[in-house]
Amino acid sequence: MKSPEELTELFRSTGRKVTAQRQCVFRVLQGDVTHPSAETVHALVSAEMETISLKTVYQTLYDLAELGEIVSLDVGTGMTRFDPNTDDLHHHLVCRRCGSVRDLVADFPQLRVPEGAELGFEVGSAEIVFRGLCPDCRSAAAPEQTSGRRQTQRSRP
Amino acid sequence: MKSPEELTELFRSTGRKVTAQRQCVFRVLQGDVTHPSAETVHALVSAEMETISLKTVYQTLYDLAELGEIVSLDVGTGMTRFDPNTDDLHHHLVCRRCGSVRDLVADFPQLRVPEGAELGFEVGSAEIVFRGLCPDCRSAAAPEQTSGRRQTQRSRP
DNA sequence: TGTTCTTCAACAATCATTGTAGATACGGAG
DNA sequence: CTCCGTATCTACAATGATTGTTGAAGAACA
Ligand SMILES: [Mn+2]
Ligand SMILES: [Mn+2]
Ligand SMILES: [Zn+2]
Ligand SMILES: [Zn+2]
Repeated sequence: MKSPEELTELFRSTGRKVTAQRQCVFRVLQGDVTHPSAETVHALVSAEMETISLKTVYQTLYDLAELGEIVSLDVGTGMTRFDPNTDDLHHHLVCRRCGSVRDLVADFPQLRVPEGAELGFEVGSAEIVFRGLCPDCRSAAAPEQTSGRRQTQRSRP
Repeated sequence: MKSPEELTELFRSTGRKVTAQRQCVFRVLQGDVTHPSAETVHALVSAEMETISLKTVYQTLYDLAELGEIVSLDVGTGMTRFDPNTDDLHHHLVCRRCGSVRDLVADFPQLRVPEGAELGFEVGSAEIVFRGLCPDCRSAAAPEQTSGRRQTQRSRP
């Protein structure tokens, strides 16, 4: 993701208007490695701008995704996650307890579909999701994290 | 996934009761390679049992997943998909236009997290999702499939 | 057959996300 | 710097998938 200043320029040059709300979203995403959900971004932005609506956050995230500045991820935690790291060569570790997402920077060069196995499917991209337990959740005695964002966890019926 | 008869036995032996509704779900899932959503399963079962409720289908799918007889997948199509193929060594091709999911049976032996890259994360499993266009959707002139299930497609705002 | 516990169907509720409408404000033209 | 057209803002309603609830019906077992 480009810097907030560059994003400001990019938004203007693509016919989008730049507002304080949007710039605040730019700043919050800058350097964020937690793969926040829209609601998490909203919470972070709300600390600075009391009245910003969740809809505005969604809209800005969509614009950024459309411009290729962020990537939207669905890793099965119930909410779409947004990633300012658009590097194709990184994949994700997802905690199956708390839903936190961490980057795994590793190239898997052999990740091509074997000849003939596509059976007419035109493959464009590949994503790998590793599932397991994050450091915090490994100590099973820590069911609640005292700090850090809380993930909405899909509960059993 | 085991056969309907074996599943009947398994349900009884695990203290679950066997009903006509559940057996109908067993039968419908048997040999299904389309990775149906709960609603798709409901539609298929409804052909045989008019009055079965969607909740009952969800409940049965959850039971089957709990017993390890099916796997629930979240591949970003907006609905959880269910897979009677529980083979760990297969991955998925997802059509980004119609949302159809196809199996890709191929082992990726080098799919281990490089030493030290986990940084405290305890990795349990890895899934690969290949995205692209299915044969039907490749011919862009075929925006509507005349036969086959329709996927609820997430629309842009 | 009767008892007990599960499961059923119908219905309401939830959660993330999207749609709508009128008010607001960006930003290029003058 | 001001004005105007249009994109964006906020508040609110609506959607769609999934989950919770409840009284009635059904399965297992003695
Ligand atoms: Mn990432
Ligand atoms: Mn499969
Ligand atoms: Zn965790
Ligand atoms: Zn398709």
